[in-house]
Amino acid sequence: MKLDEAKQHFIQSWGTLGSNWGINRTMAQIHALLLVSSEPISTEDMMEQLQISRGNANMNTRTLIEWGIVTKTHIPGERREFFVTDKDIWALARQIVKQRRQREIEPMLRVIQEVKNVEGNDKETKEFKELINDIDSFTQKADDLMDKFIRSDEHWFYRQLLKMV
Amino acid sequence: MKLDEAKQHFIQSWGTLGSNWGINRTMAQIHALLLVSSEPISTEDMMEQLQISRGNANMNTRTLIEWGIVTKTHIPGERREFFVTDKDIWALARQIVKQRRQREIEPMLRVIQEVKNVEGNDKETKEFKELINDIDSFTQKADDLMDKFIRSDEHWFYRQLLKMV
DNA sequence: ATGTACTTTCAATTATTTCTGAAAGTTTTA
DNA sequence: TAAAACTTTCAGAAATAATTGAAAGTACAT
Repeated sequence: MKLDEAKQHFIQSWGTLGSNWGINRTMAQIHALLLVSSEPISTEDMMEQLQISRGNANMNTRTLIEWGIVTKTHIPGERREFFVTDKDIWALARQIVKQRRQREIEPMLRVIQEVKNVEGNDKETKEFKELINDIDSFTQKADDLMDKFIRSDEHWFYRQLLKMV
Repeated sequence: MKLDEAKQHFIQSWGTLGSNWGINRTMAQIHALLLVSSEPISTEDMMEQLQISRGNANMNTRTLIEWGIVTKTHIPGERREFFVTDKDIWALARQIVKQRRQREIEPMLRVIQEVKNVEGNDKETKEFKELINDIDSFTQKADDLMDKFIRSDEHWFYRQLLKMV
């Protein structure tokens, strides 16, 4: 397999993987393109290599920047902007976990708090409260794990895995 | 807050949470409805409570069954089918992790294997190979963690969390 | 100040996903 | 065996999400 072929294949797969996780395909593809590129990439490059429009490239790149996994950079003598991503997969994973934690765990905990205030003492209400408490406890533990992961490094994670039986 | 109100609110939020994770809203809502119901639920019940069509209810329930998180049940004297879900949140989490592992980790590892066979010895190829190796190593560790989680119980998970600093 | 090179925005279009509902299929009952 | 009770299927409709492209915006250079 030739390098370009391999890169292309990787970009496509990364796109599919992303869309399975509620991340739009183009956004994941732009990220993959940055991952496999040895040089910073311009909007033009993205448009050409991924066959997408300027608007699409611009919007999705912006979202990647907001997520903190892509950064703008400048090349001396060049006027336009270039983009790069951190090639450290662990840093990437941490950043993504951080985002999802903020965007999903927090709203979930808020909903849990809200529905905890349900009135009544009958069997059905008690069952409901028990369910909500279980979800609360689970969510808090997931939150705790994510928090530890975000603050960790690769070796920490590896050591934790080894400690588990 | 009244019980019905709380249930309704929970069902909506569960739907939103699901759709953030690439699970369709109705499917997540059906699951939530089953979670908060003290009795088994029929297709008719779903249609009425979630205001959805028969086909929609049927298809999404089937998918939940395929995922192993909902099961058919029968009520003595009733001809039609009823559905229930396990109220154990940990069992649910394990089942979901199991599904996603199978549906996403395995294809990812296959792609990684494919692009590993890239030809060439130049700097760019080496960089690409290094990236792929990092992703491979990360994916394998994620796979390992998921595997341990799937085989675990709540207490195991809790103990692991405590062991982590 | 004007032109040039580039970036951003967003209304309109296109693609994708989800949902409906009626018809076909299946199982039970009489 | 036939009708009734229920479930499944799937083509088309509707809803939602993603994308385009041209116009507006910005910043730099002369």
